Amino acid sequence: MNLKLYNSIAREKQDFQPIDPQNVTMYVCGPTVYNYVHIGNARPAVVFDTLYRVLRAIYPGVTYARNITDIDDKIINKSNELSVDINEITESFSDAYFEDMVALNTLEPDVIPYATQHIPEMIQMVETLVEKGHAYPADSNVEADKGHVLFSVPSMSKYGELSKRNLEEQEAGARVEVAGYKQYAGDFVLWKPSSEKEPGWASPWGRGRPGWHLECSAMIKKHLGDTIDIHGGGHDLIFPHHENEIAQSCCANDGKPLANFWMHNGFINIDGEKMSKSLGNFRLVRDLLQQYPGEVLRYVILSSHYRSEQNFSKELLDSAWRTLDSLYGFIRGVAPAESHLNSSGDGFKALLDDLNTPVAISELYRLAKAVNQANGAEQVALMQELKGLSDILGLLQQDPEQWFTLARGNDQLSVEQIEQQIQARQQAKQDKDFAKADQIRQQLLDAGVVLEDSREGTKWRRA
RNA sequence: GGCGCUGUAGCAAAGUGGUAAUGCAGUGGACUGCAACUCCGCCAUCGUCGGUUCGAUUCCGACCAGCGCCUCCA
Repeated sequence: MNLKLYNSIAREKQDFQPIDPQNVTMYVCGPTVYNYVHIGNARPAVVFDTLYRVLRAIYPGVTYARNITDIDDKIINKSNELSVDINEITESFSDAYFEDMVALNTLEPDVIPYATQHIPEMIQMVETLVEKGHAYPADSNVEADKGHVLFSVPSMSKYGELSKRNLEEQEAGARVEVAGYKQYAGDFVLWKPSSEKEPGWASPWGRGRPGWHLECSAMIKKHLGDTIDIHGGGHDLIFPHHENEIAQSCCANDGKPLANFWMHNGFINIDGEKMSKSLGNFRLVRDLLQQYPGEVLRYVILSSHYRSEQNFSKELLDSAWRTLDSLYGFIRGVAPAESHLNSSGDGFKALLDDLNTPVAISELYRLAKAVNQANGAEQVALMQELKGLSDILGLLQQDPEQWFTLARGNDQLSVEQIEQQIQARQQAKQDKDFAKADQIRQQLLDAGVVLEDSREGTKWRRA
Protein backbone atom coordinates (compact mmCIF):
# COMPACT_ATOMS: atom_id res chain seq x y z
CA MET A 1 0.00 0.00 0.00
CA ASN A 2 1.99 2.94 -1.19
CA LEU A 3 0.73 6.37 -1.92
CA LYS A 4 1.83 8.11 -5.07
CA LEU A 5 1.44 11.84 -5.42
CA TYR A 6 2.22 14.22 -8.22
CA ASN A 7 4.90 16.52 -6.97
CA SER A 8 4.80 19.89 -8.69
CA ILE A 9 8.42 20.64 -7.93
CA ALA A 10 9.60 17.43 -9.58
CA ARG A 11 6.84 17.51 -12.17
CA GLU A 12 6.15 13.84 -11.83
CA LYS A 13 4.31 11.33 -9.72
CA GLN A 14 6.44 10.12 -6.85
CA ASP A 15 6.15 7.63 -4.04
CA PHE A 16 5.15 9.49 -0.93
CA GLN A 17 7.56 9.05 1.94
CA PRO A 18 6.74 11.02 5.05
CA ILE A 19 9.50 12.54 7.12
CA ASP A 20 7.92 11.02 10.21
CA PRO A 21 5.44 8.22 9.50
CA GLN A 22 4.00 8.77 12.96
CA ASN A 23 3.00 12.30 12.10
CA VAL A 24 2.51 13.43 8.54
CA THR A 25 2.40 17.21 8.10
CA MET A 26 0.33 19.03 5.52
CA TYR A 27 -0.30 22.72 4.99
CA VAL A 28 -2.83 24.20 2.61
CA CYS A 29 -3.27 27.87 1.80
CA GLY A 30 -6.61 29.02 3.14
CA PRO A 31 -8.74 32.01 2.27
CA THR A 32 -8.21 35.70 2.69
CA VAL A 33 -11.35 36.59 4.59
CA TYR A 34 -12.72 39.69 2.92
CA ASN A 35 -15.66 38.09 1.16
CA TYR A 36 -17.63 34.88 0.89
CA VAL A 37 -15.63 32.15 -0.79
CA HIS A 38 -16.37 31.06 -4.32
CA ILE A 39 -16.46 27.57 -5.71
CA GLY A 40 -12.84 27.92 -6.82
CA ASN A 41 -11.81 28.39 -3.22
CA ALA A 42 -13.76 25.29 -2.34
CA ARG A 43 -11.79 23.03 -4.67
CA PRO A 44 -8.51 22.96 -2.72
CA ALA A 45 -10.45 22.65 0.53
CA VAL A 46 -12.32 19.59 -0.74
CA VAL A 47 -9.38 18.06 -2.57
CA PHE A 48 -6.97 18.32 0.33
CA ASP A 49 -9.65 17.29 2.77
CA THR A 50 -9.92 14.10 0.76
CA LEU A 51 -6.16 13.68 0.84
CA TYR A 52 -6.27 14.29 4.59
CA ARG A 53 -8.76 11.44 4.95
CA VAL A 54 -6.58 9.16 2.84
CA LEU A 55 -3.51 10.01 4.89
CA ARG A 56 -5.37 9.37 8.12
CA ALA A 57 -6.35 5.97 6.82
CA ILE A 58 -2.71 5.11 6.22
CA TYR A 59 -0.73 6.85 8.95
CA PRO A 60 -1.28 6.90 12.71
CA GLY A 61 -0.90 10.67 12.91
CA VAL A 62 -1.54 13.51 10.49
CA THR A 63 -1.33 17.20 11.27
CA TYR A 64 -3.19 19.27 8.75
CA ALA A 65 -3.04 23.04 8.89
CA ARG A 66 -5.05 25.47 6.82
CA ASN A 67 -4.61 29.12 7.54
CA ILE A 68 -6.86 32.13 7.66
CA THR A 69 -5.35 35.25 6.16
CA ASP A 70 -6.92 37.99 8.21
CA ILE A 71 -4.57 40.84 7.41
CA ASP A 72 -4.31 41.93 3.83
CA ASP A 73 -4.85 45.02 1.71
CA LYS A 74 -8.00 43.54 0.24
CA ILE A 75 -9.44 43.31 3.71
CA ILE A 76 -8.41 46.87 4.52
CA ASN A 77 -10.04 48.06 1.32
CA LYS A 78 -13.21 46.20 2.12
CA SER A 79 -13.26 47.70 5.57
CA ASN A 80 -12.92 51.19 4.16
CA GLU A 81 -15.47 50.53 1.48
CA LEU A 82 -18.10 49.39 3.96
CA SER A 83 -16.95 51.57 6.84
CA VAL A 84 -16.95 48.49 9.01
CA ASP A 85 -14.26 47.63 11.51
CA ILE A 86 -11.69 45.27 10.09
CA ASN A 87 -12.18 42.73 12.85
CA GLU A 88 -15.84 42.51 12.12
CA ILE A 89 -15.05 41.81 8.48
CA THR A 90 -12.55 39.08 9.20
CA GLU A 91 -14.65 37.47 11.91
CA SER A 92 -17.84 37.34 9.93
CA PHE A 93 -16.20 36.07 6.77
CA SER A 94 -14.09 33.47 8.51
CA ASP A 95 -17.21 32.24 10.29
CA ALA A 96 -18.98 32.09 6.95
CA TYR A 97 -16.03 30.18 5.52
CA PHE A 98 -16.22 27.58 8.25
CA GLU A 99 -19.94 27.16 7.67
CA ASP A 100 -19.39 26.68 3.96
CA MET A 101 -16.66 24.15 4.62
CA VAL A 102 -18.92 22.17 6.92
CA ALA A 103 -21.58 22.11 4.22
CA LEU A 104 -18.98 20.62 1.89
CA ASN A 105 -18.31 17.81 4.37
CA THR A 106 -14.74 18.90 4.98
CA LEU A 107 -13.19 17.89 8.27
CA GLU A 108 -11.81 20.61 10.46
CA PRO A 109 -8.04 20.89 10.06
CA ASP A 110 -5.97 20.16 13.15
CA VAL A 111 -4.52 23.65 13.11
CA ILE A 112 -6.19 26.81 11.85
CA PRO A 113 -3.61 29.54 12.25
CA TYR A 114 -4.60 33.17 11.86
CA ALA A 115 -2.04 35.52 10.37
CA THR A 116 -2.66 38.26 12.93
CA GLN A 117 -1.83 35.88 15.75
CA HIS A 118 1.64 35.22 14.38
CA ILE A 119 3.06 38.69 13.96
CA PRO A 120 6.02 38.12 16.34
CA GLU A 121 7.01 34.99 14.44
CA MET A 122 6.84 36.88 11.19
CA ILE A 123 8.96 39.75 12.47
CA GLN A 124 11.42 37.19 13.77
CA MET A 125 11.67 35.60 10.37
CA VAL A 126 12.24 38.91 8.64
CA GLU A 127 14.99 39.74 11.13
CA THR A 128 16.65 36.44 10.44
CA LEU A 129 16.47 37.06 6.71
CA VAL A 130 17.97 40.52 7.09
CA GLU A 131 20.76 39.17 9.27
CA LYS A 132 21.60 36.52 6.73
CA GLY A 133 21.67 39.00 3.91
CA HIS A 134 18.55 37.72 2.19
CA ALA A 135 16.47 40.78 2.93
CA TYR A 136 16.96 44.53 3.19
CA PRO A 137 15.00 47.52 4.42
CA ALA A 138 14.12 49.84 1.57
CA ASP A 139 16.59 52.63 1.25
CA SER A 140 14.81 55.63 -0.10
CA ASN A 141 14.33 59.30 0.44
CA VAL A 142 10.71 59.09 -0.46
CA GLU A 143 8.70 59.13 2.76
CA ALA A 144 6.09 56.66 1.55
CA ASP A 145 8.76 54.10 0.69
CA LYS A 146 10.24 53.96 4.16
CA GLY A 147 9.43 51.02 6.34
CA HIS A 148 9.40 48.43 3.58
CA VAL A 149 11.52 45.35 3.97
CA LEU A 150 12.17 43.33 0.86
CA PHE A 151 13.38 39.88 0.10
CA SER A 152 16.42 39.92 -2.11
CA VAL A 153 15.71 37.45 -4.85
CA PRO A 154 19.23 37.47 -6.29
CA SER A 155 20.50 36.39 -2.86
CA MET A 156 18.93 33.00 -3.40
CA SER A 157 20.53 31.00 -6.15
CA LYS A 158 17.78 28.42 -6.32
CA TYR A 159 14.97 30.93 -6.69
CA GLY A 160 12.50 29.76 -9.32
CA GLU A 161 12.92 26.07 -8.65
CA LEU A 162 9.23 25.38 -8.18
CA SER A 163 7.85 27.46 -11.01
CA LYS A 164 10.86 26.81 -13.24
CA ARG A 165 11.04 30.47 -13.99
CA ASN A 166 14.00 32.50 -14.88
CA LEU A 167 13.21 36.04 -13.82
CA GLU A 168 15.36 37.52 -16.55
CA GLU A 169 13.07 35.96 -19.11
CA GLN A 170 9.88 37.15 -17.50
CA GLU A 171 8.27 40.35 -18.48
CA ALA A 172 9.13 42.06 -15.26
CA GLY A 173 6.57 44.58 -14.30
CA ALA A 174 4.29 43.49 -17.09
CA ARG A 175 1.32 43.94 -14.88
CA VAL A 176 2.57 45.89 -11.94
CA GLU A 177 4.87 48.81 -11.85
CA VAL A 178 8.19 48.05 -10.23
CA ALA A 179 8.56 50.06 -7.07
CA GLY A 180 11.57 52.36 -7.10
CA TYR A 181 12.91 51.17 -3.78
CA LYS A 182 13.51 47.63 -4.99
CA GLN A 183 17.12 46.70 -5.60
CA TYR A 184 15.97 44.14 -8.10
CA ALA A 185 12.67 44.04 -9.96
CA GLY A 186 11.82 40.57 -8.70
CA ASP A 187 12.26 41.41 -5.03
CA PHE A 188 9.09 41.11 -3.01
CA VAL A 189 7.75 42.67 0.14
CA LEU A 190 8.19 40.96 3.49
CA TRP A 191 7.02 43.86 5.59
CA LYS A 192 5.27 47.06 4.64
CA PRO A 193 4.53 50.25 6.54
CA SER A 194 1.04 51.03 7.81
CA SER A 195 -0.48 54.47 8.07
CA GLU A 196 -2.21 55.46 11.28
CA LYS A 197 -5.53 54.47 9.75
CA GLU A 198 -4.32 51.06 8.70
CA PRO A 199 -3.84 48.12 11.03
CA GLY A 200 -0.22 47.77 12.03
CA TRP A 201 2.21 46.34 14.53
CA ALA A 202 5.38 47.74 15.98
CA SER A 203 8.52 46.36 14.36
CA PRO A 204 12.21 47.19 14.07
CA TRP A 205 11.29 48.95 10.81
CA GLY A 206 8.47 50.97 12.27
CA ARG A 207 4.78 50.34 12.49
CA GLY A 208 3.68 48.06 9.71
CA ARG A 209 2.16 44.80 8.57
CA PRO A 210 3.37 41.61 6.93
CA GLY A 211 3.45 40.83 3.26
CA TRP A 212 1.22 38.03 2.10
CA HIS A 213 3.87 35.43 1.40
CA LEU A 214 5.48 35.82 4.78
CA GLU A 215 2.44 34.69 6.71
CA CYS A 216 2.48 31.13 5.48
CA SER A 217 6.21 30.70 5.99
CA ALA A 218 6.04 31.87 9.59
CA MET A 219 2.96 29.83 10.45
CA ILE A 220 4.31 26.68 8.89
CA LYS A 221 7.54 26.99 10.82
CA LYS A 222 5.73 27.51 14.08
CA HIS A 223 3.12 24.79 13.79
CA LEU A 224 4.60 22.17 11.51
CA GLY A 225 8.34 22.70 11.50
CA ASP A 226 11.03 23.78 9.05
CA THR A 227 10.28 21.09 6.49
CA ILE A 228 6.82 19.64 6.00
CA ASP A 229 5.61 16.69 4.00
CA ILE A 230 2.95 18.25 1.81
CA HIS A 231 2.14 21.80 0.85
CA GLY A 232 -0.99 22.33 -1.18
CA GLY A 233 -2.91 25.10 -2.84
CA GLY A 234 -4.34 26.31 -6.10
CA HIS A 235 -2.33 26.11 -9.29
CA ASP A 236 -2.10 29.87 -9.55
CA LEU A 237 -0.25 30.05 -6.26
CA ILE A 238 2.84 28.36 -7.68
CA PHE A 239 4.10 31.74 -8.72
CA PRO A 240 4.69 33.95 -6.96
CA HIS A 241 3.19 32.83 -3.67
CA HIS A 242 4.71 29.41 -3.20
CA GLU A 243 7.94 30.33 -4.87
CA ASN A 244 8.31 33.16 -2.40
CA GLU A 245 7.37 31.01 0.55
CA ILE A 246 10.14 28.64 -0.45
CA ALA A 247 12.57 31.52 -0.72
CA GLN A 248 11.70 32.90 2.70
CA SER A 249 11.62 29.61 4.55
CA CYS A 250 14.56 28.03 2.88
CA CYS A 251 16.78 31.06 3.44
CA ALA A 252 15.60 31.54 7.03
CA ASN A 253 16.04 27.87 7.87
CA ASP A 254 19.60 27.25 6.71
CA GLY A 255 18.66 25.96 3.31
CA LYS A 256 16.26 23.30 4.47
CA PRO A 257 13.46 22.65 1.98
CA LEU A 258 10.06 23.98 2.97
CA ALA A 259 8.08 21.02 1.69
CA ASN A 260 8.96 17.68 0.16
CA PHE A 261 5.77 17.50 -1.85
CA TRP A 262 4.07 20.41 -3.57
CA MET A 263 0.56 19.77 -4.78
CA HIS A 264 -1.61 22.08 -6.85
CA ASN A 265 -5.20 21.77 -7.89
CA GLY A 266 -6.45 23.00 -11.25
CA PHE A 267 -8.85 25.85 -11.75
CA ILE A 268 -12.59 25.88 -11.90
CA ASN A 269 -14.09 27.77 -14.78
CA ILE A 270 -17.65 28.89 -15.22
CA ASP A 271 -19.29 28.06 -18.53
CA GLY A 272 -15.87 27.86 -20.11
CA GLU A 273 -14.50 31.06 -18.70
CA LYS A 274 -12.33 31.86 -15.76
CA MET A 275 -14.11 33.38 -12.82
CA SER A 276 -13.22 37.02 -12.66
CA LYS A 277 -14.47 40.27 -11.34
CA SER A 278 -14.65 41.81 -14.76
CA LEU A 279 -16.87 39.03 -16.06
CA GLY A 280 -18.89 39.07 -12.86
CA ASN A 281 -19.21 35.30 -13.02
CA PHE A 282 -18.18 34.32 -9.52
CA ARG A 283 -20.12 31.44 -8.06
CA LEU A 284 -20.16 31.78 -4.32
CA VAL A 285 -20.40 28.57 -2.37
CA ARG A 286 -22.97 30.27 -0.20
CA ASP A 287 -25.24 30.99 -3.18
CA LEU A 288 -24.84 27.54 -4.65
CA LEU A 289 -25.81 26.04 -1.32
CA GLN A 290 -29.15 27.78 -1.62
CA GLN A 291 -29.86 25.56 -4.57
CA TYR A 292 -27.79 22.44 -4.10
CA PRO A 293 -26.85 20.29 -1.14
CA GLY A 294 -23.20 20.68 -0.21
CA GLU A 295 -22.66 17.08 -1.08
CA VAL A 296 -23.58 17.80 -4.69
CA LEU A 297 -20.89 20.47 -4.83
CA ARG A 298 -18.42 18.09 -3.27
CA TYR A 299 -19.38 15.36 -5.70
CA VAL A 300 -18.83 17.67 -8.64
CA ILE A 301 -15.41 18.69 -7.37
CA LEU A 302 -14.36 15.09 -6.84
CA SER A 303 -15.81 13.86 -10.12
CA SER A 304 -12.80 15.12 -12.04
CA HIS A 305 -9.15 14.70 -11.24
CA TYR A 306 -7.87 17.46 -8.99
CA ARG A 307 -5.10 18.53 -11.34
CA SER A 308 -7.29 19.07 -14.36
CA GLU A 309 -9.32 22.15 -15.01
CA GLN A 310 -12.97 21.82 -14.34
CA ASN A 311 -15.83 23.62 -15.96
CA PHE A 312 -18.71 24.38 -13.64
CA SER A 313 -22.16 24.67 -15.08
CA LYS A 314 -25.75 24.18 -14.09
CA GLU A 315 -25.89 21.03 -16.20
CA LEU A 316 -22.95 19.57 -14.32
CA LEU A 317 -24.55 20.29 -10.95
CA ASP A 318 -27.91 18.91 -11.98
CA SER A 319 -26.34 15.80 -13.40
CA ALA A 320 -24.30 15.32 -10.21
CA TRP A 321 -27.46 15.61 -8.17
CA ARG A 322 -29.16 12.94 -10.25
CA THR A 323 -26.18 10.67 -9.82
CA LEU A 324 -26.23 11.09 -6.06
CA ASP A 325 -29.96 10.42 -6.11
CA SER A 326 -29.25 7.21 -7.90
CA LEU A 327 -26.52 6.28 -5.42
CA TYR A 328 -28.75 7.02 -2.46
CA GLY A 329 -31.53 5.13 -4.19
CA PHE A 330 -29.46 1.97 -4.19
CA ILE A 331 -28.95 2.05 -0.45
CA ARG A 332 -32.35 3.41 0.48
CA GLY A 333 -33.95 1.01 2.92
CA VAL A 334 -30.71 -0.86 3.55
CA ALA A 335 -29.68 -0.89 7.20
CA PRO A 336 -26.73 1.41 7.93
CA ALA A 337 -23.48 -0.42 8.51
CA GLU A 338 -20.21 0.22 10.27
CA SER A 339 -17.58 1.88 8.15
CA HIS A 340 -15.07 -0.66 7.00
CA LEU A 341 -12.41 0.48 4.57
CA ASN A 342 -11.22 -2.14 2.11
CA SER A 343 -7.69 -0.91 1.67
CA SER A 344 -7.03 -3.34 -1.15
CA GLY A 345 -10.25 -2.47 -2.97
CA ASP A 346 -10.15 -0.71 -6.32
CA GLY A 347 -11.63 2.47 -4.86
CA PHE A 348 -8.95 3.02 -2.26
CA LYS A 349 -6.23 1.89 -4.63
CA ALA A 350 -7.36 4.57 -7.05
CA LEU A 351 -7.05 7.18 -4.32
CA LEU A 352 -3.53 6.00 -3.57
CA ASP A 353 -2.68 6.74 -7.18
CA ASP A 354 -2.42 10.50 -6.93
CA LEU A 355 -5.95 10.84 -5.61
CA ASN A 356 -7.84 9.43 -8.57
CA THR A 357 -11.26 10.37 -7.26
CA PRO A 358 -13.18 9.74 -10.52
CA VAL A 359 -12.19 6.10 -10.42
CA ALA A 360 -12.93 5.88 -6.70
CA ILE A 361 -16.38 7.27 -7.39
CA SER A 362 -17.02 4.70 -10.09
CA GLU A 363 -16.18 2.06 -7.49
CA LEU A 364 -18.64 3.72 -5.16
CA TYR A 365 -21.25 3.20 -7.81
CA ARG A 366 -20.31 -0.41 -8.35
CA LEU A 367 -20.53 -1.10 -4.62
CA ALA A 368 -23.84 0.68 -4.17
CA LYS A 369 -25.29 -1.30 -7.03
CA ALA A 370 -23.98 -4.51 -5.53
CA VAL A 371 -25.49 -3.62 -2.17
CA ASN A 372 -28.81 -3.14 -3.87
CA GLN A 373 -28.69 -6.60 -5.39
CA ALA A 374 -27.28 -8.51 -2.44
CA ASN A 375 -28.93 -9.54 0.77
CA GLY A 376 -28.13 -11.00 4.16
CA ALA A 377 -24.55 -11.12 5.34
CA GLU A 378 -23.23 -10.37 1.88
CA GLN A 379 -25.22 -7.18 1.78
CA VAL A 380 -23.94 -6.12 5.20
CA ALA A 381 -20.35 -6.71 4.11
CA LEU A 382 -20.83 -4.73 0.91
CA MET A 383 -22.54 -1.96 2.80
CA GLN A 384 -19.61 -1.77 5.21
CA GLU A 385 -17.19 -1.54 2.34
CA LEU A 386 -19.31 1.10 0.66
CA LYS A 387 -19.43 3.09 3.86
CA GLY A 388 -15.68 2.76 4.24
CA LEU A 389 -15.03 4.19 0.80
CA SER A 390 -17.69 6.88 0.94
CA ASP A 391 -16.30 8.07 4.27
CA ILE A 392 -12.91 8.59 2.66
CA LEU A 393 -14.53 10.54 -0.15
CA GLY A 394 -16.79 12.45 2.21
CA LEU A 395 -19.83 11.44 0.17
CA LEU A 396 -23.06 9.60 1.02
CA GLN A 397 -22.86 11.09 4.48
CA GLN A 398 -26.58 11.49 4.90
CA ASP A 399 -29.41 9.19 5.72
CA PRO A 400 -31.04 8.25 2.39
CA GLU A 401 -34.55 8.98 3.62
CA GLN A 402 -33.48 12.45 4.64
CA TRP A 403 -31.62 12.93 1.40
CA PHE A 404 -34.78 12.44 -0.63
CA THR A 405 -36.77 14.87 1.44
CA LEU A 406 -34.16 17.61 1.14
CA ALA A 407 -35.50 20.84 -0.19
CA ARG A 408 -34.93 21.12 -3.90
CA GLY A 409 -35.43 24.83 -4.22
CA ASN A 410 -38.75 24.57 -6.02
CA ASP A 411 -40.71 22.80 -3.34
CA GLN A 412 -44.36 23.56 -3.21
CA LEU A 413 -45.54 20.86 -0.88
CA SER A 414 -44.77 20.00 2.69
CA VAL A 415 -44.01 16.48 3.79
CA GLU A 416 -47.47 16.27 5.38
CA GLN A 417 -49.18 17.38 2.19
CA ILE A 418 -47.23 14.89 0.16
CA GLU A 419 -48.09 12.02 2.44
CA GLN A 420 -51.71 13.05 2.47
CA GLN A 421 -51.77 12.94 -1.31
CA ILE A 422 -50.12 9.56 -1.34
CA GLN A 423 -52.87 8.28 0.97
CA ALA A 424 -55.50 9.63 -1.35
CA ARG A 425 -53.84 7.98 -4.32
CA GLN A 426 -53.61 4.71 -2.44
CA GLN A 427 -57.36 4.84 -1.85
CA ALA A 428 -58.02 5.62 -5.48
CA LYS A 429 -55.89 2.67 -6.52
CA GLN A 430 -57.80 0.38 -4.23
CA ASP A 431 -60.98 1.67 -5.78
CA LYS A 432 -59.47 0.92 -9.18
CA ASP A 433 -59.91 4.56 -10.02
CA PHE A 434 -56.65 4.72 -11.91
CA ALA A 435 -57.51 7.96 -13.61
CA LYS A 436 -57.71 9.67 -10.27
CA ALA A 437 -54.60 7.93 -8.97
CA ASP A 438 -52.65 9.02 -12.03
CA GLN A 439 -53.93 12.52 -11.69
CA ILE A 440 -52.64 12.73 -8.13
CA ARG A 441 -49.32 11.29 -9.20
CA GLN A 442 -49.06 13.84 -11.98
CA GLN A 443 -49.89 16.67 -9.62
CA LEU A 444 -47.17 15.54 -7.27
CA LEU A 445 -44.73 15.21 -10.13
CA ASP A 446 -45.52 18.73 -11.22
CA ALA A 447 -44.71 19.78 -7.68
CA GLY A 448 -41.34 18.04 -7.90
CA VAL A 449 -42.27 14.83 -6.12
CA VAL A 450 -41.66 11.44 -7.73
CA LEU A 451 -43.46 8.37 -6.47
CA GLU A 452 -42.04 4.88 -6.39
CA ASP A 453 -44.44 2.04 -5.77
CA SER A 454 -43.22 -1.21 -4.34
CA ARG A 455 -44.59 -4.17 -2.45
CA GLU A 456 -43.80 -2.45 0.81
CA GLY A 457 -45.75 0.61 -0.14
CA THR A 458 -45.13 3.89 -1.88
CA LYS A 459 -41.91 5.81 -1.45
CA TRP A 460 -41.48 9.34 -2.57
CA ARG A 461 -38.59 11.61 -3.29
CA ARG A 462 -38.08 15.13 -4.37
CA ALA A 463 -36.48 15.53 -7.76
C1' G B 1 8.98 36.44 -25.36
C1' G B 2 9.43 32.68 -20.92
C1' C B 3 7.03 28.55 -18.18
C1' G B 4 2.98 25.16 -18.54
C1' C B 5 -1.80 22.69 -19.56
C1' U B 6 -5.84 20.66 -22.50
C1' G B 7 -8.32 18.37 -26.94
C1' U B 8 -11.73 10.74 -25.50
C1' A B 9 -19.32 9.38 -27.07
C1' G B 10 -25.06 14.56 -26.62
C1' C B 11 -22.82 16.09 -21.62
C1' A B 12 -19.25 14.79 -17.69
C1' A B 13 -14.93 11.87 -16.97
C1' A B 14 -10.98 7.76 -16.20
C1' G B 15 -7.49 4.92 -18.72
C1' U B 16 -3.97 1.70 -21.42
C1' G B 17 1.55 -0.19 -26.57
C1' G B 18 -2.68 -5.05 -28.25
C1' U B 19 -8.80 -3.00 -30.79
C1' A B 20 -11.85 2.41 -24.99
C1' A B 21 -13.80 2.26 -17.03
C1' U B 22 -17.84 4.87 -15.00
C1' G B 23 -21.99 8.42 -14.39
C1' C B 24 -25.92 11.65 -16.54
C1' A B 25 -28.94 11.89 -20.84
C1' G B 26 -30.98 8.82 -24.86
C1' U B 27 -32.81 4.15 -26.50
C1' G B 28 -34.77 -1.50 -26.91
C1' G B 29 -36.82 -5.10 -23.52
C1' A B 30 -38.46 -7.29 -18.59
C1' C B 31 -41.22 -5.69 -14.35
C1' U B 32 -45.85 -2.33 -13.57
C1' G B 33 -53.08 -1.22 -14.18
C1' C B 34 -50.02 2.80 -16.48
C1' A B 35 -45.62 4.93 -14.55
C1' A B 36 -41.45 5.62 -11.34
C1' C B 37 -37.68 2.46 -9.05
C1' U B 38 -34.97 -1.90 -10.30
C1' C B 39 -33.06 -5.60 -13.72
C1' C B 40 -31.08 -7.26 -18.83
C1' G B 41 -29.25 -4.90 -23.40
C1' C B 42 -27.72 -0.91 -27.00
C1' C B 43 -25.16 3.69 -27.74
C1' A B 44 -17.22 6.35 -29.17
C1' U B 45 -12.20 4.00 -32.61
C1' C B 46 -9.93 8.56 -28.51
C1' G B 47 -8.37 16.98 -32.60
C1' U B 48 -5.56 16.57 -37.75
C1' C B 49 -1.38 14.71 -40.49
C1' G B 50 3.01 11.97 -40.44
C1' G B 51 6.80 8.67 -37.88
C1' U B 52 8.44 4.45 -34.65
C1' U B 53 6.17 -0.56 -33.96
C1' C B 54 3.89 -6.96 -35.72
C1' G B 55 0.31 -3.52 -33.54
C1' A B 56 -0.89 3.43 -31.06
C1' U B 57 -6.07 6.61 -28.55
C1' U B 58 -1.69 5.45 -25.51
C1' C B 59 5.52 6.82 -27.66
C1' C B 60 7.92 10.74 -31.09
C1' G B 61 7.31 15.02 -34.52
C1' A B 62 4.52 18.70 -37.00
C1' C B 63 0.09 21.15 -37.37
C1' C B 64 -4.86 22.93 -35.86
C1' A B 65 -7.99 24.52 -31.82
C1' G B 66 -8.70 26.06 -26.83
C1' C B 67 -6.56 27.66 -22.05
C1' G B 68 -3.49 29.13 -17.62
C1' C B 69 0.67 31.73 -15.12
C1' C B 70 4.66 35.65 -15.72
C1' U B 71 4.17 39.61 -8.69
C1' C B 72 -4.55 40.60 -6.54
C1' C B 73 -5.96 35.60 -7.63
C1' A B 74 -7.96 28.71 -5.31
